[in-house]
Amino acid sequence: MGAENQDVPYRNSADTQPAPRRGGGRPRSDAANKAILYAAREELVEHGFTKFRIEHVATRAGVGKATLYRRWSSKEALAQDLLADLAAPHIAVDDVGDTRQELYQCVEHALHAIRDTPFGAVIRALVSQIAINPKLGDPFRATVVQARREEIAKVVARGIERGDLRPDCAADVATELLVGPVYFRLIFGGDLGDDLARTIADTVYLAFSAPPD
Amino acid sequence: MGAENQDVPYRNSADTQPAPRRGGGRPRSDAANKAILYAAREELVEHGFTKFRIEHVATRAGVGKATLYRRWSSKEALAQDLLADLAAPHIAVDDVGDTRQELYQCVEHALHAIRDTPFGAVIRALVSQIAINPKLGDPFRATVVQARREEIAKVVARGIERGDLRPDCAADVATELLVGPVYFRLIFGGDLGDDLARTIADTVYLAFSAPPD
Amino acid sequence: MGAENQDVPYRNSADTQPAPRRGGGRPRSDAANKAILYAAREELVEHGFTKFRIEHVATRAGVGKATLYRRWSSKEALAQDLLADLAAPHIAVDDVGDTRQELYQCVEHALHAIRDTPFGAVIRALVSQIAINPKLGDPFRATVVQARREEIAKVVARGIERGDLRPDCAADVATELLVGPVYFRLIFGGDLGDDLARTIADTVYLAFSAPPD
Amino acid sequence: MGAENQDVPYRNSADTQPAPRRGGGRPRSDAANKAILYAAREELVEHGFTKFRIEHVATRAGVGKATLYRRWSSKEALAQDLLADLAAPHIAVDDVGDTRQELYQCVEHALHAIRDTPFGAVIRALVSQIAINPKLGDPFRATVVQARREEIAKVVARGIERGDLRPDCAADVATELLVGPVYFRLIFGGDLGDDLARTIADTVYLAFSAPPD
DNA sequence: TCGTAAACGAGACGGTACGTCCTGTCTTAAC
DNA sequence: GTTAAGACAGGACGTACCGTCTCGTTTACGA
Repeated sequence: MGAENQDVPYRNSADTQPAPRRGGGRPRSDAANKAILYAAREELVEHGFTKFRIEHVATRAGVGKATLYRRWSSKEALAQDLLADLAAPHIAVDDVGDTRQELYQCVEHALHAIRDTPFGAVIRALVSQIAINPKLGDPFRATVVQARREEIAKVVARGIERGDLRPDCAADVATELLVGPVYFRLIFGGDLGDDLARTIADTVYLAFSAPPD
Repeated sequence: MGAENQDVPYRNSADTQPAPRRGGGRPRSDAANKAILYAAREELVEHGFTKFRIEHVATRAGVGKATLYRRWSSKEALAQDLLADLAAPHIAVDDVGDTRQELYQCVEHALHAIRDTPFGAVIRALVSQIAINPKLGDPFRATVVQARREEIAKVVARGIERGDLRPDCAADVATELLVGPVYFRLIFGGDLGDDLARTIADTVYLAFSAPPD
Repeated sequence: MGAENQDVPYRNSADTQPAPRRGGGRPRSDAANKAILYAAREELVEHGFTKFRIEHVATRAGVGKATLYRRWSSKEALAQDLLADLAAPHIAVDDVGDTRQELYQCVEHALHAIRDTPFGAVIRALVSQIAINPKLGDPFRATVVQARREEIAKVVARGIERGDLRPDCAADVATELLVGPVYFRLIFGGDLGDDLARTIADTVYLAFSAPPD
Repeated sequence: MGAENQDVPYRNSADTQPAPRRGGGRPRSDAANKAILYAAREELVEHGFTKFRIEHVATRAGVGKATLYRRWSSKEALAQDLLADLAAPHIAVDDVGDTRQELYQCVEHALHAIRDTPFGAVIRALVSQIAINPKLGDPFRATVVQARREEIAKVVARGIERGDLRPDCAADVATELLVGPVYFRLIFGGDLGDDLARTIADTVYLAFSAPPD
């Protein structure tokens, strides 16, 4: 996964969990790791979490089941790692000097991750687990969701500083107004075109923009 | 369950599907129906859809598996009925003559259903299936989601008529801005208090309200 | 198996163990029972007890594993039933009025069962389990071995009565002298032809025959 | 282990098989050899061949699996070495000048090995393999069984020479009559006291003794 | 005194089988 | 003809061993 473990501290995988315990023994295979994660992604996207079969993942990865269970103790743990890997690259929003544009980027990044990368299919398969199962939900909230909230908080802070947004503008509500609609359409249907991002960003900007005087 | 089948046309259950075919033989037990739905809800909420076991539902309902399969052909069909039953009562928004208040009710109804009724736990367990599995998602979108969109469209139309909202206000985006944040918090965490409804409704009203002149 | 359960009281199978508990439910399939026992015999003979695979038996019998485990809780239990079924027909020795001939029959019956019926291959595969594992050994001793000892005791008694054998002739030792050599050759190699039976019977008769006066 | 390899030509172990190939490299550890054989014996006796686990032997011996596989290519090979080591010391019968006593020793040696040494438990665990599996059976027959047959043949020859036994007395049948009963009791149950040896030897002597004239 | 070469303990590897559980169907007797 | 009960074939679960393969380390011999 990503190079910075400090960004994704809740990993379950071999690279952090049991600590790469030194001492005798053949080291765990990086190739197996990658093959499993790749196979898991494909299976998850094709069948959804409910029909996500560990045995099929192992077979597809050309790996024994024990090799998989040595690294991840459950479907959930495996799915969580998958999610963290796929979500990480889509959080950051650049300071471009234009508040309306930055708000647009907040929506657009979420939209892009969901529409154009495997993250979309994976999150669709896992929203229920995130909502219900703390083993998956807690780490996801603590990392991905939290990162996005903070990123949007920065955008809002910059907007207030620039005088574009009202000083009492709440970053949390801004997050939900900007990203909530995207996830709503992901789950309940609706077009995920770029114009959604434009419309949402403009509307939120309008609602939060500082009064003319 | 709902009294009007025309409102919920996608039912899978015995009372619509094979038609209560008349003729000899013991009539199907209503008690079994209810016991199954109740047991299904409990099991679904306790274990999530992934670990939702038909066998456990049957045992908990004190019913043979065949009795269950005679009524619903799959987990999905059963879950869908459950969902439709629970969602139906929380859609309608009254005309109270006050646009801001009606927008508030749009959010509040979603919030109330999710926070204060079994619908919340059930939808949490089923979002992934709705997002992924057309067998569940299509009917849900065609009934519950569509009903809510239409209800909000009426609110928006009344608001425009009253001169409270801008004439170009899009009902779909309004739906997502009003309800999206609620589902966002349901899934990704966040307080589901009444003030959320207030804040969201006010913000949306602000964004969509007609310019002073 | 045999019609008389009183002859083989240690059965593990469905027909005795859990009692054909009356009440609801589909009755257990006789066909499955037979298919499993047949398949088990073939597998045991082909591979020996060490490589006797429950999964292969089930597949060969065209039966789910659960169906097999419902009837027999372990390899041992299944093997034991197999053994009892195969051993039962080869115990009895007829009263033919000729002591030498009856002794011959004692050896010949053991020899025939081992050489000409599936019992031979099965017992070869299971001697170790009989010797070591009380779960298999105790019932086998209590039924098959005991029956043979008693049958030979009758032959000896008749021989003494006729005045052919010495009155102090011990039936137990007779059993071991008559049957031990057969099993010795079964395990450690040696010809299992009819002349072995003749030689052993004559020798034992000679050793145990009453002195001329 | 046995000092004379010509007595036990079928060894599988390191000391004969790959020839202690000369050249560089660390020599194989004698300690490991002994630890493995000891652990193997314990495991075999405790669990029987069917549940004899190479992995447990290695762990119990404090040895890596590769170290074990470097010396023995299979469970069978290991078991065979075990057997040969334990059987070797109990074959020879001394010429004591008394035929009846020598016959007694034939039985007694088998009885003693089985009753008073680890050989008993090990052979019990391995009879089935000897009977079924040529990898174990052939070497065992060619060495231990053959040695015992030859030893008894010598006793019989001496008995005939002394005029104690009939000249047509067959050594093979004598072997089976003397030793068969012991193994019969080992497997199928029965007292293994000294009186068994006495009774068997006396009976065989009686059957085979030369007529008074 | 140093390579060099093989053995060492440890433990991961791809597999196979275990015994359990669940799926969706089928088969009873009872009502 | 429906009911509860429960057996059916099939197949995935997570665990345990198989026999093989790397690791990093240790030990003896020949240069």
